[in-house]
Amino acid sequence: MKTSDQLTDLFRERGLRVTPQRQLIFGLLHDNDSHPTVESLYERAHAEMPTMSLKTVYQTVHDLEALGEVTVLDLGTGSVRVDPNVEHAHHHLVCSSCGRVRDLAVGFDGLRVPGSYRRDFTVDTVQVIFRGHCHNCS
Amino acid sequence: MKTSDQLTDLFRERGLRVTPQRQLIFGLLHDNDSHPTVESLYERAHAEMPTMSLKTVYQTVHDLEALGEVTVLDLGTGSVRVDPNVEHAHHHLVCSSCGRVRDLAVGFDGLRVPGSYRRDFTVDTVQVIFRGHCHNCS
DNA sequence: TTGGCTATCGACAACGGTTGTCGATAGGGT
DNA sequence: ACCCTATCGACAACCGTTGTCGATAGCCAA
Repeated sequence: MKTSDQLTDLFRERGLRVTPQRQLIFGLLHDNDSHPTVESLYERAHAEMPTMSLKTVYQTVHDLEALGEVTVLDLGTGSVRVDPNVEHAHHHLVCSSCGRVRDLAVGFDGLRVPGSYRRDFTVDTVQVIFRGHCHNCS
Repeated sequence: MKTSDQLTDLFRERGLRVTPQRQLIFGLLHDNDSHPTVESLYERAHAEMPTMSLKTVYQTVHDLEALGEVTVLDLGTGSVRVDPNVEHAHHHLVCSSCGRVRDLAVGFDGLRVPGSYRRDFTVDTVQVIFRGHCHNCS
């Protein structure tokens, strides 16, 4: 993910305003591979900046998503998770017990739909989710 | 998916009671590859049996899931979808516009996590989701 | 068949994650 | 420095799903 400064420039280029709240969130997401929920981002941000509201976190995350700087994952764990890793193609390991998500930095070959399906479906993205149990939970 | 009669026997074997409501839901799910939401199942059931409640549909779907007779999919389309196809391994095409889900009756080879990950993660299931746009929406 | 235990029923309210509303504030181009 | 308007925080609404609870009815045993 880009640095806070790079995102600041990018936001301004797009006519979006950059506020201390947003810069704080940029910093929290930089080099963060914990796939935080919006709520957990909010908690960390609120600790540093007590005026931060949950709505602001959602809004900033959605803006980042619209710019393609993060991916928002709904992995069926109850709440959505923010994935700042958009540079490198990867998949996910999801623990069915604790909900923790881990990147799988491996690409898979052969993940194409047969021609018979391609006639009436255009594929944009492929997502591979390995569900199971992490070390702590098994 | 099993027939309504087979499910009736299975439920009774497990000490679950079989009511007209449940049998109606069994029938609605048999040979149904439309991946209905619980809400849409409820609408169809309610049309035939006006006393049917949404809670009963949820409950029956969860019972079927616990018996392994259906899979409940959360594909990030806002609500959960019921997949009665548990006999044949398959994956899914999901339309990002209308949310429709289609089975992809193809298995993929090589979907294994490297040994370095397997040390602290035990894989139960692998899910491949192709997101894109169906014929109607593109 | 009958009786009785209890799983299931329907109605209703609560829950949790997310989004809409709105007046006030403050960013940043001019 | 000014003004326009994007963004802010507070609050309530939204929607899919689940909990509660008294009433009903399925199933087993007699």
